[in-house]
Amino acid sequence: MAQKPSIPKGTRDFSPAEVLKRNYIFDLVKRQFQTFGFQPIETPSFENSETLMGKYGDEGDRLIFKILNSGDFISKVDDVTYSSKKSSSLTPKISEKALRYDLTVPFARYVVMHQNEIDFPFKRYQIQPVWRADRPQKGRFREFYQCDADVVGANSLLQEVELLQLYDAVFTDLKLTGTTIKINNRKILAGIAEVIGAKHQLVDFTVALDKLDKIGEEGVKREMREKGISEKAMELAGPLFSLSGTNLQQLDALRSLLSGSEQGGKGVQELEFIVKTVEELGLQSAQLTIDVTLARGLNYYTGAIFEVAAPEGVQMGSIGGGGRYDDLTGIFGLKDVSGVGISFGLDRIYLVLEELGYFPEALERSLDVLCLNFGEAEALVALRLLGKLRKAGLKADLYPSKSKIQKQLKYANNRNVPYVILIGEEELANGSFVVKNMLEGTQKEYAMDQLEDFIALW
RNA sequence: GUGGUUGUAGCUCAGCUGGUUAGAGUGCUUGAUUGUGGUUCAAGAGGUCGCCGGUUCGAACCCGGUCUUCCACCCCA
Repeated sequence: MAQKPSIPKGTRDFSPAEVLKRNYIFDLVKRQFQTFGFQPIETPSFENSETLMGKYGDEGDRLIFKILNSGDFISKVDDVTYSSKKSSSLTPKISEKALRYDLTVPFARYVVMHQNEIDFPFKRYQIQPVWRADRPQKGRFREFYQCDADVVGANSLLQEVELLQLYDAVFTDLKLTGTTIKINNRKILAGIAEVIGAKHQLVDFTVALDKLDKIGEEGVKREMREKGISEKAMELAGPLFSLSGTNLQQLDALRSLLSGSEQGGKGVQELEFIVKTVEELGLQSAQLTIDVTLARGLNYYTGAIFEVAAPEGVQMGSIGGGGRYDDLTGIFGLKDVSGVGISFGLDRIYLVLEELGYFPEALERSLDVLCLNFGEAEALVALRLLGKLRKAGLKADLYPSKSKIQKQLKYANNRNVPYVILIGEEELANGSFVVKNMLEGTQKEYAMDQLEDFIALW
């Protein structure tokens, strides 16, 4: 079976039906992005390695797909490096390019390179595939689409509010009700670390805390202990584990917990503004919930942190995430440009919609009308008819060869065509055509000059 | 990257402690039905049992490797 072709691990082919469903999501998302005033950009599939390396942590570097140099690249490596057999020192010499790992870092690079052409605040959206050398699982692929909307050059918290409304608008359009948008603030996490005396262990503390809903309080404490966080700190952090109630109640609890931290207090203030403003404006289908354990992407988020959970009952990781990063372009030499953005996990949203059966049925229909083929003279008349149907905006086609009627009808059936048009010898003589409704099994004969009556059915 | 799991017809899956020509359902082709599909009936085609190697008189089944699938870590959309 060595002859059988295959595709690489974690990649997928998309059938016509799948592409139509994916485009349905893409189109709705794009429309809302544009409605909210975002502009599209695109960046290359691969970047210079130094643009990507070191931006996602050690773990991230490992997951970046590297592209080998062209030509006889091994001969250019010096003997010492070559014989050391260390990937970390050899890789930079034989690979200078790497596949895009996410859309945020290339966007930061874009902003820096085009800073003199861009009118700030700059609202951009970007829908492109990214690649990760990860081990695939359900909803985790090595090639998948990201779909980001970011605002750079605007410090106002109103941007956060608008992005939350954008999330809500998209999920409403997709008829995906019951999503939960979890929100937190990096400053609150930093403040907590400060008041419990674990300031220098912020990352270990939050990474462990992030797992609360997965491994429970005991699991989190065990992990914190392993990371060397003191018992006293954990005790001080105790209220976090039992934080509950409405958003406002949680805000009150956080305020008192963080009274000793200036940064923490600022985080609570920001969170309060965002939550209150969103509640004032109202959301259509999503639920906004404060979740202090949320700590994703700590690498560059500095303010708000978002994550979207699928409706309850659907087994799926987060279907979106985002937050504010005050100094993303700093790594490329442009200081003091604030950014805030959100991302949609399109591949996962697809799986969720599929599981819930939320795709519109009309998507399955790739053809509205099929003309059966009864021979050359009949086909010619049918083609003339098709031209008019297509002009009217219908998806119409002629069966390409004169085959058995059974076979042609079966084809129409398999393709979910709702109407079949028959123009045979009789109809040719009468100057008419017969329309068969494939769902009801009924037939109706029209004169050629009554075509408008048929088109009017749409 | 660590540990485990999966692979048999286009698809979904049976296949006993290793033993002759590897099965079912569905789909496909043909016919009943040469101008009528989705129902029914009949016949037919389709598999070097993921791939490579080993053990054995004999391997879909046991062993090793490899690829793939899914799962738990890691991390993340």
